[in-house]
Amino acid sequence: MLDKSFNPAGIEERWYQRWESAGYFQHRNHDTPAYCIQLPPPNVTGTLHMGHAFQQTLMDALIRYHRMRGLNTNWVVGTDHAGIATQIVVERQLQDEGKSRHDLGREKFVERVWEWKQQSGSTITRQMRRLGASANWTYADTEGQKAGYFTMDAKMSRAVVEVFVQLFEQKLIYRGKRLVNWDPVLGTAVSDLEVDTEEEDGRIWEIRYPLEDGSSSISVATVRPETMLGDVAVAVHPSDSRYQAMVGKRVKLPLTGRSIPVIADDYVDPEFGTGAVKITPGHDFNDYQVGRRHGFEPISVMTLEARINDQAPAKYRGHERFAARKQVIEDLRKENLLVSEKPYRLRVPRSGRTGVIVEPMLTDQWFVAMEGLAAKGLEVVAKGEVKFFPEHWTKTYNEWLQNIQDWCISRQLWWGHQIPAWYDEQGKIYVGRTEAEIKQKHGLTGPLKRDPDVLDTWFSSALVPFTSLGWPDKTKDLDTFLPSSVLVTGFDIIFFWVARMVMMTTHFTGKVPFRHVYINALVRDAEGQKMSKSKGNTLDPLDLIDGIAFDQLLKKSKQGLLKAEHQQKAEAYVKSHFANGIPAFGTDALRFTFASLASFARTLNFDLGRCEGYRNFCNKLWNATRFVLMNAEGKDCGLDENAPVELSTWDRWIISRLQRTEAEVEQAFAEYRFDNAANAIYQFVWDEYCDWYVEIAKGQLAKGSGAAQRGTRRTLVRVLETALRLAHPIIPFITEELWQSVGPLAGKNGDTIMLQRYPKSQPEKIDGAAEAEVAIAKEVVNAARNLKTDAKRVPLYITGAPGPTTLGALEALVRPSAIHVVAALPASDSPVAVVGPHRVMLQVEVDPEVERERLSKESARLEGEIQKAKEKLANRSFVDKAPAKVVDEHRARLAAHEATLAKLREQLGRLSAPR
RNA sequence: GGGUGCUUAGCUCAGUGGUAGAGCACUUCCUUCACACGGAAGGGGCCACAGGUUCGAACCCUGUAGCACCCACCA
Repeated sequence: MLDKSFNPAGIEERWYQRWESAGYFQHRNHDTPAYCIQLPPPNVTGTLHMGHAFQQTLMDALIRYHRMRGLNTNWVVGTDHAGIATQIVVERQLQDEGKSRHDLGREKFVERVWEWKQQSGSTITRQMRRLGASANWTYADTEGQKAGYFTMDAKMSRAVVEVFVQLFEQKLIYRGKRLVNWDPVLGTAVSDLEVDTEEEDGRIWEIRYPLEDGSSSISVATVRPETMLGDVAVAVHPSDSRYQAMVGKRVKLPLTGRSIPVIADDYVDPEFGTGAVKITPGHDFNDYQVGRRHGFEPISVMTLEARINDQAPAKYRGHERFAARKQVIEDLRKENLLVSEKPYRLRVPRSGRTGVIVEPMLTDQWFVAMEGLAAKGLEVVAKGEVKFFPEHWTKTYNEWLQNIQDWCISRQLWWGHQIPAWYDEQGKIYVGRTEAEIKQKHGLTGPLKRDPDVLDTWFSSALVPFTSLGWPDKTKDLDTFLPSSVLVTGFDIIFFWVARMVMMTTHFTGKVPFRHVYINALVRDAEGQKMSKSKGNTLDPLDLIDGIAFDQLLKKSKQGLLKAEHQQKAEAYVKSHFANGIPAFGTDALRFTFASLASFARTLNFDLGRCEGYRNFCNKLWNATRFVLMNAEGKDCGLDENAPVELSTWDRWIISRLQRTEAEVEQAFAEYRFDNAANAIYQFVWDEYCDWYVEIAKGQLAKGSGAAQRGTRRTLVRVLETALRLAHPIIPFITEELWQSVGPLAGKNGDTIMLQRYPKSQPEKIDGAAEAEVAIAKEVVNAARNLKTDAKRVPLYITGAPGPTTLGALEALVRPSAIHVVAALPASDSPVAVVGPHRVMLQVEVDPEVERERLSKESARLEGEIQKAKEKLANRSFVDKAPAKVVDEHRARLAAHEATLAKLREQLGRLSAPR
């Protein structure tokens, strides 16, 4: 006997362990058609957030669905070494110990990061297991931690080196001195994508540069006055009449005394500011281009820590850039060269990781030449070899690739794949798989020095679709699982990851990495705000599963928040939304919620109310099963095909509805409309199976013949068993638990529901006649219920010779004290409803005036409908141009309404005369 | 500056040409032997706005407004 209500905790733990230890998550032979998903590898040191939980729910639903459909499923998982993020975490730890990474030295530091990874790296994979993820944990599991691959494990690292070397040999990787985005806190270059430009309030200054000949001066506008120390020119627009005479002359650069020319360049917008721009190629991307056009050597005036360097006058050296700014402004003012200082809204580029303002810095870096790769990336999408869902993301993808810049892949960090490049004593570069290989190939004997830089984390991520399958070896897995079936990921990494995977995979394997890309919605809080720590509106998926008390939740949300204002915000949020904490909804309810919210919308506002609703759904399913078991266990459920079985119209109806639901779910999965799949299942189980069929079945079990009872039990059990399989991909735990009891009653024996065949709609079981009959029965029941004013049991009269389908339903669902099938209703003031050929009367005491009003109101409504239909049918263009089917529908509707209206009027006339 | 998405019931969202939907919330009634995490009945919407196409528009087209996000070199 099942518990009275569904308690998820124990069930979840028990089943996950059994599934995993039984090896159900692993892929099978290489002959079965494959279905493969690559997990976006989470940061190894990270923890599971709502976005993960959402996308992993969808991935797992897809994997379970296709596994049950008989495909050779392989959910390839792994974790990412997340260079910068991880290095920061460990550096903070060191900081707490009063040390820096430099105190340890590179080797010891990297060791330390590995230690941290071994110890905390399993957190997120443990959390994934709580979600029920049926991932192939032991696949590509080089480290033996049942967590799939690690982007820095031996196998993956070998592939990274191989890719680098090949790209270098193909001249697609090059090294050069370029202006790059520099994070002065981390001391590393970052890629364009890792820079977030935000509008902020700042200032703009106008500075006067005197002409060398003393004739006059030219004023420039700038938001970064300190960079003037590195100016090489002043530029004006070639056709700007104001400055024409000055072009070619020289100005004396204030504070430095250097002499720089006035040049003309189209880049300058004469409308903006003074129409004259200072050109600082060493610290500005635009100026760098201008400088190149005019043949100026960039002057870098800052050190890598963003302090003024020796290129600047002694006075400013060693000043941090913002201190230098103050000093420069002060000095300019003293020299009467500062024309103005105004508040200004400017765009500030900040490093995505540290939030520090990025400094364009001239440094030696490694780049990937993107043009050719991007063309290929565009081509495979244009040809439809890779398809986006929803489709509009294609445009975002295309636009980025069409305007792509070379990718700066070197990072001046310690944690990551060290670049396989070595230098001899003359500084000549050699790239190869190992130092030994290089020495042999080039006949070198002298010492070589390895390039200290590591690769951008996304470099190795971009290779995952093929390196996880064994590349560069020619493996069977590469043949079988590449391309993978679908990539499920967020739009925020279309550029970082999706596009780069497409380019790298097609380049190295000639195959696309995946056929479909499903871009999932961004999970936001109930108010539609982005979830962020500082707002305190993040939700921990595990708290939704296990529940959490208010006090703990409050403590948790304020944890790690330093600013008082953030603490207050967080507290306010928790108080207003989770005054009673969060109840334990269980994994299945959370998963069902995610599925039901996964439409093609761009954002998903997570609503606790819906989660609760789906928890209730789980309980409903649980209790429906409880009912079925109580009535079927130990009884004849019609398994013996020789025993007579009789199916009622209601039995055939629910079977018919089941077929339709199965078809809807199949369609929904094919379109990645998880919301439709979830809703179809919800509606079938609750609105049809529980609300109607189970209630009818009670009557059939109580009063039916032996064959009818057998038929009812068989239907109850089989339909439920099928529904459990149907729902399993979305709510795996509860369905497994229930299936263990229900399966055998339906003649299904197996160790797990996971490996049962997924239900397939059988169109021959769709029974139009039964559906039509039940539709009328439901209408009659609804009408009768509508007449009921309280729970009292009263006699019911019905005309129109209803069949057993309707009578059975009335008995079970209206529960009258008696049913009288009559040719004409007895004279009475009791309320009457008209449904098709039937008139239904409940014998209750009603004030005739009240009844008269009710009937009049209903008549009036019908008159309105009739009027509308008549007008439409009187319209020649409608009758001529609309499809015949639509016109017929209107005619039928009109006729039905008119018939009903006539009966209502007659009934009105039969009411006692008004007093 | 360019681009994308959104605007439907109090809230969260479905609905892409043919009589406006779901869940939650709300009102009333009901502890009847699967379930009060329940059952029954109900209230609630000029589908952002303005034009256009069409016999017919929440849906297609154009424009406007608001919100959100992405990209971009105006100092």
